[in-house]
Amino acid sequence: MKKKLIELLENSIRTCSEKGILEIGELPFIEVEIPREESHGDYSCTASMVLASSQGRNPRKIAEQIVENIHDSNNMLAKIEIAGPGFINFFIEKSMWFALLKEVDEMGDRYGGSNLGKGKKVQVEFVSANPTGPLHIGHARGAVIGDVVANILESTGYSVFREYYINDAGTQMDVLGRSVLLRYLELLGKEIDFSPECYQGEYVKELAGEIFKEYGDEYLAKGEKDAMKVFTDYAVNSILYGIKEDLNTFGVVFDCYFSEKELYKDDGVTKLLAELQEKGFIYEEGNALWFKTTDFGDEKDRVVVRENGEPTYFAADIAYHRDKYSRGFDTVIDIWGADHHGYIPRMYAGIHALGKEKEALKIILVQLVSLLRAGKPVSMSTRGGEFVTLREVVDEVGRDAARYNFLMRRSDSHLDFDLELAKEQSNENPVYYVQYAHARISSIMRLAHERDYNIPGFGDIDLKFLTLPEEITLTKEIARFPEVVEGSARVLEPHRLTFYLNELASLFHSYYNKNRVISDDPGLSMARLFLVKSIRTVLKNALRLLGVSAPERM
RNA sequence: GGGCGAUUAGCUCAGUUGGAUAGAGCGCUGGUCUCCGGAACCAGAGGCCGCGGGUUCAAGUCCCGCAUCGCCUACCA
Repeated sequence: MKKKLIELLENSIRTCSEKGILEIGELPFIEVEIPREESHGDYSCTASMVLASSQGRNPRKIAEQIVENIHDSNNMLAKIEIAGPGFINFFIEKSMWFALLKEVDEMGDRYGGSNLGKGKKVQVEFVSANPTGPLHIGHARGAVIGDVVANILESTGYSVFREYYINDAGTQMDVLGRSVLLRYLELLGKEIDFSPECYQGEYVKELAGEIFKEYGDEYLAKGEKDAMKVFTDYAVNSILYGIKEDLNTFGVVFDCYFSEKELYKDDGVTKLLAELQEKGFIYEEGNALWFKTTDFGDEKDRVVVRENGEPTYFAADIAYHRDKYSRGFDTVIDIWGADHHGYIPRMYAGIHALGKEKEALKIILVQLVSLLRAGKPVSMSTRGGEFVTLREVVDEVGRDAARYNFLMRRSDSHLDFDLELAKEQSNENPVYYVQYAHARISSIMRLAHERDYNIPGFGDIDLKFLTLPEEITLTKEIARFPEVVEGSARVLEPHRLTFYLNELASLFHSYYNKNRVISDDPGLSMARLFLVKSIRTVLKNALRLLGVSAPERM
């Protein structure tokens, strides 16, 4: 609807320009929005005021000219008003709104999707937690946001690839292996010095126990070097297996787990460094190699090869991103914890050096989560190893409530996650509010069936029965859904969907309370059944994007 | 010290990229139920959009300064 309107406006302005009424070169971007106030119409346009300054003329006059030259061949407009300083307010013909329901009926499960990103390949890299311990609650938020961003992009026509980057190289791996080895020795009665640098969690002891079960005390005698390799590999594999399993139960599935080791295997990092050196981005100082990230707006230059000859994590990361682009992705989306925000300019410097535009990389920052229980903070210190794992949270509050709660805020704002609230099956828990609307409609459908109604399609109903203002409001809200999906795809903000869902559910509950869907009047009942069915389609499609179930019964 | 971000109702937060009289949920006050699922609905109270300047037809939104809070500031990953 919005698109059609913009088209009309563009044509009108073009006509004005041809007639010499307006002097414009390029067609300006025309903004059409839904006004807050209903009396201001269904849509409102501000173009005349934007044009006024460049034309040096009264915006109301310009608005008049634009309105005069609108050629509404489909009679979609009931009324056009010029208001205030120069707003052009459009009132859409009621029948046009209801006609949109045809699209819902035809598209069904696909309603809400579009081809915005057709032909574009996007990679979303998320979670990417180090395989040094199980996923905790902090990772869960990033996991859901990444997953849903990917879903949204997919439904708007992008070809999407989900990837998890495994940091399985570097010193932390040694620390992990050593931690497990020490616990193993401890298990066998040795005195150990378990330094605070080591991973403290209970799972380290469990890993040591598993190894003991399998190999007995065989590594007591063997050299540390042999033991370290076996212990490290065992630990990483085992932890990674657990991570994948946890993500799976959370509904998060990746196309690829990319190992950092791969980058070193075929000399990716070395080649990259040579390339950067050739392009003149590298200099030597204090026996280390530095990348001139300040050329790209970073606050200081960064080391890529240390004094001891080892490349840094940053060097590997640039190589990793080069690898991503070489795989043909037009856009790469990284989802990071907000504590990494200082890393952003560096990464952009990296991709600039690779010859990529800024648009080729998008970074979503996810703020940390404060875990609460009935309003009281739950301790989450990683140092002591007593964090709350993703699995524990999902087990306790369920997948739907957990996912939905992580999507209720902008990703870059703090989130309080209250275990008791998330579990509660009450009006304090928005996920049930939305799911309830879906279950309620399903229940109406069941009753309709009992009363021998066929569930109507668009062709089976007479639109004249839909006369109530709230029926138009509901239809408009349904019609807005594809715009909401597109909008959240454009700015990568999944939380817009939960807000939308809340509004739609609220409108439905209100309608339901005031009006009967199934009545003695067959024509009216059919029309309303169809409207309500359309709402259910949208609820279901939106919930599917969020990875939350849409239950028929609750 | 420098950098990044935040500051909107009692609380937790939205605010469609600069639009008309700033919204939602919770909480609070008062109501609705013979009826398709009360996990629901309706009404009301509640605001100096942190403070001060600026930009323009128009600022919660953009720019500058200040205050408070958080994060970053490794030849760790």
